[in-house]
Amino acid sequence: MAAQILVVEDEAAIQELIALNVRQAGHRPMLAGDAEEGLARVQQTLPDLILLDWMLPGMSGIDFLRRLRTNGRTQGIPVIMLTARAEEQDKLLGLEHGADDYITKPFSTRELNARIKAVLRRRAPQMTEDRVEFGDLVLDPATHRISANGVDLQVGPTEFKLLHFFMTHPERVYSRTQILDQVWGDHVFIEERTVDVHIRRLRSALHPTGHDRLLQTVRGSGYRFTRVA
Amino acid sequence: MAAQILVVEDEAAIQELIALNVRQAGHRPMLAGDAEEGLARVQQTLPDLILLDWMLPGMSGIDFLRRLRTNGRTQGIPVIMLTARAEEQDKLLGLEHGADDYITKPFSTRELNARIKAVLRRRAPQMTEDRVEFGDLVLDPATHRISANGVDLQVGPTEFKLLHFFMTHPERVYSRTQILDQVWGDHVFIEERTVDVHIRRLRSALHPTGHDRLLQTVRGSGYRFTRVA
DNA sequence: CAGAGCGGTGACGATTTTGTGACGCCGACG
DNA sequence: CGTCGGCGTCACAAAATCGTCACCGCTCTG
Repeated sequence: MAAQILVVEDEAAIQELIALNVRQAGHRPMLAGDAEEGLARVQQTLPDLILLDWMLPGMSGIDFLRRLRTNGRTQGIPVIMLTARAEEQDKLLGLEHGADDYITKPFSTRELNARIKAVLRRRAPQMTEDRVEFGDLVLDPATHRISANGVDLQVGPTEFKLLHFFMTHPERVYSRTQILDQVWGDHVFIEERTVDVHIRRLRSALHPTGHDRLLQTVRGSGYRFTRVA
Repeated sequence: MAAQILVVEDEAAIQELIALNVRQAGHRPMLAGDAEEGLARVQQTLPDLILLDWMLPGMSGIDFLRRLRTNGRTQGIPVIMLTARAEEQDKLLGLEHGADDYITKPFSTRELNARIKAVLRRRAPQMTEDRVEFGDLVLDPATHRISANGVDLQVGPTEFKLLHFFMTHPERVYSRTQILDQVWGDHVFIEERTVDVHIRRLRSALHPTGHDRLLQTVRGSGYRFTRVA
């Protein structure tokens, strides 16, 4: 996992509490005391997830969310909002404005971690440490290993990330550009055709066990990972 | 593609360079030497994208951006800012103020084009990815698959688009010209009879499962996709 | 029944897209 | 300081797809 998580929360005590939890769950927290600072930090380091307190001094949570969704680079970042129990209708408002989930304060450590994990799993599965497995092809991010039919496969770091992405996003076509954004990162500048080359390297690694069939070319569109044959 | 792009840049040499590149990438550049002129042109023709130099004589890039975001008509226009490598914190400032991306000078032709493409793509309305389904004929744009009776069909990109069009516009006759406009795109210059050929290719792909019956010829008018037999 | 008009069909060359092997660069490591 | 593995690019090969055409058969008309 090791997701970068931005915490936008004005109460120092809660901020610390959350940061501690996040860190213990293996993520990297980043703190902001208000919405403005939050937006600044978002631009600075494009976090993988944002924990957003709904009641903030100055710019409110909803305004924060609006601004976040407006900007092209940040519009896809998942957000979990933190609300007080009394703010029931705000909850709805938040979800309508593109929040991914919410937690009502006070919340337990366990609940927080569960939500984080759930949202990451849904929105950015390749960020999680979950084992992915299709038939006898198994990829384990924790140990950074791939095995097919019980045999370990040898692939480079890039091919690993590529396969991880595809296995967590099966049955869907991705263009070379999308793949570059997702696997290589946002602001990198690389030839599109480089994707082809890595696809090929990955295929040849998968070939001995026949799993290269799962990585299909969709002419004119991109590539697709399929679970069947 | 073919976007109207406003270039706000005071150095004539760079301005020309950018304009040239933009034009070669198939867009229409529009030039402004300073922020004031830029704002005027923005109001004049509402460009699809703005390339904004950060260091400008007179009104600065940030003021330009602020004014741009204030006006309702212009606040949605994506902006890519051009900064010198030394102006790291300006980069952040710009992003906070609603710039969509940045490029540090000096930049390569290819990088410029890549950034432009990326930003435009993010703003562009996504083609609907909803599954279309008639009985046991299913077309899924996300997967880029067509299946009939559960069996995958193999068709080329054009046939795919053609079928997608017909399935989303059933029970209606379209002339060859209309089909060309809708499926191939506006203003392409292609023989009308070419449509026939693709219809035929699509039919023969659909034939094994009998779904070719759904694609009917309307003599003297064009073609129609019908949901019944 | 002949002719005209229209759509179906198979073939073909051109073009576009993808696969592939090789190369040079660079940072990690010894 | 040299080696090595991995990465990004390129140029070329292979493959798939595209747009056109010529020809055919059918249908409608008069």
